[in-house]
Amino acid sequence: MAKTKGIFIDLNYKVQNNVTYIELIIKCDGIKERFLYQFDPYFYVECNKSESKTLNQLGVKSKTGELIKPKSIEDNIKFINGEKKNLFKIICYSPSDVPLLRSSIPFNCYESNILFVKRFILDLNLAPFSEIEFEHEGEIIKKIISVKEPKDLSLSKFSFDIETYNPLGTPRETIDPIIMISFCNDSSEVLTYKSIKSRKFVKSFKDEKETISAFFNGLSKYDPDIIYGYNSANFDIPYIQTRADKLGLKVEFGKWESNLGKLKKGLFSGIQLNGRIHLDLYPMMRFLGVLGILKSKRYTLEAVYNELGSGKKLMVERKDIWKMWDNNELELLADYSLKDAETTYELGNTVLDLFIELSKLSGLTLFETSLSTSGQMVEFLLMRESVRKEYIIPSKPRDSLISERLSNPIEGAFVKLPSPGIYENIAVMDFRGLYPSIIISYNIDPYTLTESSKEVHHSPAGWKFKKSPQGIIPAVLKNLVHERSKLKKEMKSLKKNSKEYNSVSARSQAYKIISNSFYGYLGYARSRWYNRNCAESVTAWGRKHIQDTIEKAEKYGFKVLYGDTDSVFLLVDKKSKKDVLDFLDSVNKSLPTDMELELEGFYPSGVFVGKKSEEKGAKKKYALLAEDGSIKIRGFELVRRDWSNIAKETQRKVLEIILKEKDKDKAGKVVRETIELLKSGKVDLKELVIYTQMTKDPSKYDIMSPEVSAAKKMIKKGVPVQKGSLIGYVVGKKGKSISEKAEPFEFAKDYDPDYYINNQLLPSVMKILKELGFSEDDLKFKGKQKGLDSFF
DNA sequence: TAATTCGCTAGACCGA
DNA sequence: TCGGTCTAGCGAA
Repeated sequence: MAKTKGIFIDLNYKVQNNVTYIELIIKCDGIKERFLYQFDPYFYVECNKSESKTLNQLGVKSKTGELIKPKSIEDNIKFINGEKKNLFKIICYSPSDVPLLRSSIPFNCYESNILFVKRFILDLNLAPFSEIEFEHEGEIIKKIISVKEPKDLSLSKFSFDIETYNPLGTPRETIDPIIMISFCNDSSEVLTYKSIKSRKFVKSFKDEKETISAFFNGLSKYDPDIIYGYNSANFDIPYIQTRADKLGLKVEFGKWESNLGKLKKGLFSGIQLNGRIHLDLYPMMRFLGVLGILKSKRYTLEAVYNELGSGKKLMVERKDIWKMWDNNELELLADYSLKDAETTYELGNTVLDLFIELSKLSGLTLFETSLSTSGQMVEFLLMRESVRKEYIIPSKPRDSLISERLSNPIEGAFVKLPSPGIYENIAVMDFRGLYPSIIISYNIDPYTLTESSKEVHHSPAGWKFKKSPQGIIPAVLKNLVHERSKLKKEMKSLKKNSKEYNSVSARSQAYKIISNSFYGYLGYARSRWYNRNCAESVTAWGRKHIQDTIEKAEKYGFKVLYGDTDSVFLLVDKKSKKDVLDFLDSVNKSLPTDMELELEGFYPSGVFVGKKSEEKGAKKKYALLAEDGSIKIRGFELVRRDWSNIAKETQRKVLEIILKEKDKDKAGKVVRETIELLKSGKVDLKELVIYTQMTKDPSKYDIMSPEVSAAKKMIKKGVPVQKGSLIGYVVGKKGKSISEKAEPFEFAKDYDPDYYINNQLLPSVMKILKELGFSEDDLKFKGKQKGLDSFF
């Protein structure tokens, strides 16, 4: 028997002769190898001894008529809701037997809907990138001797991209050929079947078939661990597959097996390869966007690269690619194709560390992680902790329970109403990780909820939580928070942007992402760990702490300008910075040890505006001038993608003038000039595009809003629009209502100056100008068509 | 069909 | 032509 050590990087399962194996992909001394580990699927049944006799007669006919019986049945002791229970473990031959057998059992069943490979990872307490040592005979693992903490590992990477012939705009995979395939690892190449002598990186082949074949050869020659693509799961890979099938070529994306594993997860689908980790960067970027790590409002490769990458990406008009091909304008096309692969490669490397850390931390494979949400990562972490503690993993809720939860939302955070105005000398402070710190401090967990009043925390929502023992959620969370603070200390000792620094920083970010998702998961209707009492206690404590802090600040003599969820804005006024720090200290002395109010910063000036409809101040909308001259802007139109650039840019200028110069005339001048420019009709249409996402299928809208109208016009012209598409439109001159005037950006020929002046520019700057001292009378034209001329 | 609620604003729609 | 109500999207935290 041989003994081998290696890093576990991926897994699958397969059933051979009615025996189920986990197929582990392990990197041993830098070489990927496959091993098989025999592992049986199972689930638990709760019933008494006499009832259990019926389990011995268990048998179900499968679709093929085969009789499915359990492989064996064992007694097991587990905890359900903290209570010790005797359960029966039904061990099956194959993962597909689990749902069949479960459905024939009249008793409570548990853990029957856990994906088999996940079951394996949980039971062996593995995590991707762990080092494992094992005994094996050939490819069959007999015994795993040890599992060590995940470690850093160098992985070989490869990116690719295809260009297709597209006379109709969108290529048709059965008709339109692939014309170029580019890829990038340490060097990059473009494969095609026309000759481009002036480009050394181009390799030319006889036809499409040979080109695709050369691509597969390149792939197997470089044998990468990771393959990056951009939207490759939905476009490039299926396209190559269709073309290859048509041309009679074997598809060879995987290292060992050519068939592609398809995985559908929510909005995204993934393609799993055997022996290589396929990372489609598109869903990964969406993930970062949801968390606010990526600010880009659009998720095209170009938009994302412009934010995260090192330069601007070379662009050609997508719709002209077929013309360039026909007209032999091949140099530019080849450059573009090359750049696509290189951009994808660089982008992948920028985010890979973070996703690897998320994978190591959550225990989900890197492939799974790339398609997961933070909620799934939290869930898997809690499942792992449950297995460790021998708790039964809570089941997913039934649909009826989900709708009940959805119809009964949990009261959220407190937001203080600001008074509109321009202020000088502001201090901002916030609670570090408010919700996680509340969960830890008050031991909030479904298992610690209690009726008793001894040694408990009373939540403002009326529920009580035992002070000990520590609940599973606080335990996991405390560990995460603790580890993260160690990482942050470590970062201070490392050189910024060094390899070590970036790796520790990615780990710290992974810990933060997951810690911050626990509360959301607790209140998420489909959560296994949903608990209304817990979730509403978290927010109730949050509201209490912020309100107490505001009250305390006022007693201290500060005017409190604003506060939202976990932050307070104080007017320092005649007090000193030291007074602010003293106040901070006194608050912190009264907080539980795991909570902390931090100074976020001092701001020389800031502005809060009124609401459009009423006199009151607007929440979630303010701008602060920082000491270094930068401006922090929240909520204004200018941070929203569904406003035109021209309105946003003007608003930004006005805000800057207000905060830095406080010059009424100058601000007015800027607005007036922009109005004139709009009237002249000379504004570039690009500055006027309004972007809105279709959250439903275009046919499913009740209202014909401008974006829906624009989308319908696009469909009419043959441009595909679906759920999730981002519609860019310009309001033109033709038509009555705004919807009728809305033209898709690519077809827009003119614009309606009145619309852009009255509905875009003025609304975005008026509220701010008001704070510059324009009186109510000055603004009385509000809502009228012209008015503005008389104003300036 | 995979984290939450709070809040602002627009434009359509509808009835007077 | 108005004002109220509703649908929808996006951002803050």
